[in-house]
Amino acid sequence: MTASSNGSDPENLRRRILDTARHLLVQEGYQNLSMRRIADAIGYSATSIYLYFDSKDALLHTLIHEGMMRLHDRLEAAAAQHPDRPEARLQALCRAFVQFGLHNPEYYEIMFQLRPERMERYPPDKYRQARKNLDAFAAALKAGAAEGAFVVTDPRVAASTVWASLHGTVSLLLADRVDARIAPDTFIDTAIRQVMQGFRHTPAPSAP
Amino acid sequence: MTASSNGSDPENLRRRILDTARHLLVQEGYQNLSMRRIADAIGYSATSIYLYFDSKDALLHTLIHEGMMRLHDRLEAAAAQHPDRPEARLQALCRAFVQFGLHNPEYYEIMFQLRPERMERYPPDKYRQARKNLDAFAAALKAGAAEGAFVVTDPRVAASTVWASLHGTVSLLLADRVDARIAPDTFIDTAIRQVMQGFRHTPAPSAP
Amino acid sequence: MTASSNGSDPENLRRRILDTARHLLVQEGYQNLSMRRIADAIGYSATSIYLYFDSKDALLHTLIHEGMMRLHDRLEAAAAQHPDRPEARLQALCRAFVQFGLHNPEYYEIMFQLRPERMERYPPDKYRQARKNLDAFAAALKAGAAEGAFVVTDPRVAASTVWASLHGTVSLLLADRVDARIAPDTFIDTAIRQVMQGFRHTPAPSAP
Amino acid sequence: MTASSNGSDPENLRRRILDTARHLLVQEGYQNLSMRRIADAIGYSATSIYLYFDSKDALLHTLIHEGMMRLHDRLEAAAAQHPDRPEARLQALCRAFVQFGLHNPEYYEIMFQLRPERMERYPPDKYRQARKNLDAFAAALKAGAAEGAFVVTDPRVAASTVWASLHGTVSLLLADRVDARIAPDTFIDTAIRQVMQGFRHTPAPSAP
DNA sequence: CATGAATGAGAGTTCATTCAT
DNA sequence: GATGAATGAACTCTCATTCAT
Repeated sequence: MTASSNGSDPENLRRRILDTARHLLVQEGYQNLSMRRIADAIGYSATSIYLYFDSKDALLHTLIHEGMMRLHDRLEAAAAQHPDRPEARLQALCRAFVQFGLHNPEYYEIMFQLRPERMERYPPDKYRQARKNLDAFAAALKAGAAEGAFVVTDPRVAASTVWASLHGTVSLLLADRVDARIAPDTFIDTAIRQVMQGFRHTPAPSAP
Repeated sequence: MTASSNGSDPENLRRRILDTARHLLVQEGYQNLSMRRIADAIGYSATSIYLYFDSKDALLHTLIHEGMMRLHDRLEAAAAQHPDRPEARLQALCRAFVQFGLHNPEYYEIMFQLRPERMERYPPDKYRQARKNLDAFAAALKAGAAEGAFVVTDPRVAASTVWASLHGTVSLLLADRVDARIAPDTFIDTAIRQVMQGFRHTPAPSAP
Repeated sequence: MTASSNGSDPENLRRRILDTARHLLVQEGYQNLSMRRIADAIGYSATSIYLYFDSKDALLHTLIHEGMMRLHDRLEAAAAQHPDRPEARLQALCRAFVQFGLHNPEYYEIMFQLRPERMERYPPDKYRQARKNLDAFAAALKAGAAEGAFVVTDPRVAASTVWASLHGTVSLLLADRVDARIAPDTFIDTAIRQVMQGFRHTPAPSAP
Repeated sequence: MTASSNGSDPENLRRRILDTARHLLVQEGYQNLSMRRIADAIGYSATSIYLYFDSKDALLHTLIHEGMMRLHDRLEAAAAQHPDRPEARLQALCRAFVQFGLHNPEYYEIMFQLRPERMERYPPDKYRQARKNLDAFAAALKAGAAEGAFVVTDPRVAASTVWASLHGTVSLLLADRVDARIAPDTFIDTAIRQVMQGFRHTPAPSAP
């Protein structure tokens, strides 16, 4: 008889709590995510959750951290596809970011849409690490500028505005706020094309 | 002595409820906005609010509607500044949108950051009207394309992606998620420049 | 039909909450006094208590304050019986204090046996007023010393030690810690006689 | 290498549980003393405590018993200092009692300030033994009366009232309820002097 | 027009304790 | 001898809402 035969080997429940929290997050929304609901969903008492997490905050912070790591992986993988072509690399990063958001709405929600008050309690060291996700964008922009493909004054600022555009794109899609007559793929493609175009050279605006 | 001299004419209280709700929204955040708190803030009983609004949802929907109208006004005013120059008009629209978000964080929060579940209950007719705010962007893009300043396939789609970028920009700023080392104005200017550039002509990418 | 016909006129419930809290306090002990239990005892929902008291602390502080006032009354009445005879006055005060404690064990418990942590939150102004209860003892001692009946160095200190003795007496009786073979009245009389004797003149201890 | 060298010989953990409970008692207060906290403080699981104590009550009762024994030792030692001089002996006993209380607030709290409900469950045989601590006082009073130094009707009663006074003194000091302007030593000295004086001869109060 | 009274549901969290291993 | 897993009951407190007046 193995430990897993009763479905309750140690790390398993912790994992189930996290997963259930994620699912509830996307199903019921952050506002309706409560310890009791999580407990009910996994068929355990609310008390049990506290065996694995010190508090609701700790649980959420764990989810945020997981999401950050996962996003980090996705971005690294995307960047690795085009080590020598900054432009293609930036595009891959954008696409990877959007895909991550759409495929992991739960993670996305707590990572980027948590109200500032909750975020304040997020451990600073983890927060700093999260910021690193922007570096991939900045690096691609800098490299692109170096080889003359992009016009970029400050890569850090440019990376932030790129992020802003992508974030807006994902947010609206997740919130179902995009005109229903527009196909999501069209929306995404257009958004990314617009972002890419945003740093390209342009001929002087045609004088009248 | 008029009815309004003692501050209790009919419409007055309704107005105060709405205004107080807005202020609480920005001060305490959406999560902490409760009927009781609104009532306490205006010095009336919680019950009184129900004389003017059927439910908390109804109150929020009214606020959303007001915000949509206000945004509509701002965008119209911005568009009117440059009736003949689509490019300048688009830029003015972008700037107006961002300014609206930053100057009216309460409205912005409930208008664009409310969870979908709440939004589902938003009356469809009002919702449709809200969509119209996008039309100003679409019109400017279409006009710009007509005179050859922009490359735009579908103005409606392009308007949506513009909106997405602006929404991301405002969201990150309001949530205090932008790198503290970047000045807000720099961030905004860069974001808008990037959006504008996103639809300009470009020389064909140099083929290898 | 009068307001009280359904047993729920306004101030009535507040009064019942306080009284019920007092009774539970002596029946179940401070540790087991909960908002729910109070609510259950009066047949109302727990929420209702919060209509009359901001918090559990506020409720307890109200009880403490009431107790202090009541004790104050008792002491004043006792002192008034012997305005001109300090010795008799002191004795009356002692007796009044002990009687108050034994007749109002609930008040006594929260007034004098509340752990310091809870007491810290007691409003300072009310606390200061509570201290005044000691003044009656100090005054009697001072007056007695003035006419040569007592030997008292510092009336404030002496009042405190008198209070200590009485407090110990009441505490042990309430906690049922006095040897069951000793009649309570005997115990009380002896205790008070001992206190009174504590400040009288004494001939030099008889040399061998 | 002995069994105790790794800090885990049988009786050791039991001892550590008791000691830790005592320390937590004085640091955090009785209300905040929980099995979990004790376990955490010693680095063992909460379950382990139940290997040595049947329940929280049993643990507390053990502590109470220990305290009683310890107090007994202190009082015996004090009494032994003045075997032939009852008056000095009584004073030494008083001082020893107060010192014990102030130096062992943890013990004192559970020994004398535990609510009656908890006390009811205290095993009767241990309780009876606890009573013996009063005997030392009674003996000194009796001896003093025998040699004419004290006026004592019933030594058992007198011992109880002495105890009451001392208990009040210690209680107020521990609860920080003594006027901050009075130095603790002054308070203690005055209290003890008052107690001693309480049994001395007095000239008949001058009749008018 | 406005309120006071009242509530059920639910929030996060802590507790002493049990049981199988 | 010691533990990890688990729980039911309890805690204070907040919420949107209803109803009679």
